[in-house]
Amino acid sequence: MHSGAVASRSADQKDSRESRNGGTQLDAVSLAIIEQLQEDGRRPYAAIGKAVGLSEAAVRQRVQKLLDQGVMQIVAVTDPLTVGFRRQAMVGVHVEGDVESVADALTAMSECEYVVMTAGSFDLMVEVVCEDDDHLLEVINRRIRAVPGVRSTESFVYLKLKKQTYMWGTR
Amino acid sequence: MHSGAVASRSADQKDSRESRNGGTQLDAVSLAIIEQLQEDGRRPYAAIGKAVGLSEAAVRQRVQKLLDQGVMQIVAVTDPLTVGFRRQAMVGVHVEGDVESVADALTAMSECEYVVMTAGSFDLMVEVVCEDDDHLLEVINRRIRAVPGVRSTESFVYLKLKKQTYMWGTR
DNA sequence: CCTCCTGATTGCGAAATCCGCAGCCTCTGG
DNA sequence: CCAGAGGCTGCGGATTTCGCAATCAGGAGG
Repeated sequence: MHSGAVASRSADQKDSRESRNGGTQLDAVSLAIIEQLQEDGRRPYAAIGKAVGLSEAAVRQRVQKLLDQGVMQIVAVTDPLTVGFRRQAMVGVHVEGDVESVADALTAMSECEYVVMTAGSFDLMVEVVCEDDDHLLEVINRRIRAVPGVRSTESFVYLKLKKQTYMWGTR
Repeated sequence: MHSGAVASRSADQKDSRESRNGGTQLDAVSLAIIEQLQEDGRRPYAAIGKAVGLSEAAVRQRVQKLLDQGVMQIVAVTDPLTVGFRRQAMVGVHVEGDVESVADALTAMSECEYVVMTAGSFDLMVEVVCEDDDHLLEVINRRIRAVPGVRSTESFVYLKLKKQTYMWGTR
């Protein structure tokens, strides 16, 4: 995951803007700009402009708008394992009642980095990042299962991260 | 997902560097720098330096090293849904035989954005991003299940992305 | 205790980039 | 035909990035 929507801040997918379809339709140029930034988030506007055929100022304005609209975000991404978080897991959640309210509750937990509503045997899939086994246990058994509406959960502890990209555009 | 390891490029988690523990130990200053860049990947080095108590040049060198080492990457992250990819899904995979080789095969597919080996009822969890239902069906039924060693799969189609952050450090 | 090395940090100018703004153009709607 | 809005371009001035040489700190040896 994690290539998913842009969390406006530390919070949730604020409005439900365009989770529906694609909301603001992006033209080919904006797509090209995004591709450039997917390769290098710090690439200078002038270089991007040259690549997509636009002036430096125009690129700057477009990027700012994409950022403001929440269509994209430029951030540093790391491997939690190299930064002190020893345990990560994907947790499948079975919900009874309103799924969205449960999702909101999980979204509020800082340990949950990724929350998505799904179709299938799980109603929600959540990625949690913890410092150690105790922490992971605490989050799953005490916090997540304590949320009203959570019927049961199933965990998949990460053994090894094999791939993580943000370059869909380039294919 | 997706806050996971840093794909060196378009490829996979190259070496298995430190999937083990945390490899190169990061000191508090580097952590602080990463936190700054998790908030804004384009923040100027001088501003970061002021925040972490280091000169502009020192920050620049540290960032460059973190990038070179593959500890972090600075990129644009979007919500695939707003960029034309209509279908996303998490796929749980049951493997017989060598899990790693299957993981490598999946990693090679451009539609698989995220591949992780897990403990639990699934041996692998894969996030796939497709343009439409046909494409998704093709990827899951023809491509993934065709990989030698894949015994069976279970899909969880994304209905709505609720949260996605990269700010674990700030808590 | 002194010296040699290595690695990280700092302090600069010079070059490149970012930023705000005014002017243009195009498209839409009175 | 005339606003008005939106998007682009050009252009200085302020900032930031870059490359480098000098400085510092921390061992390893002698």
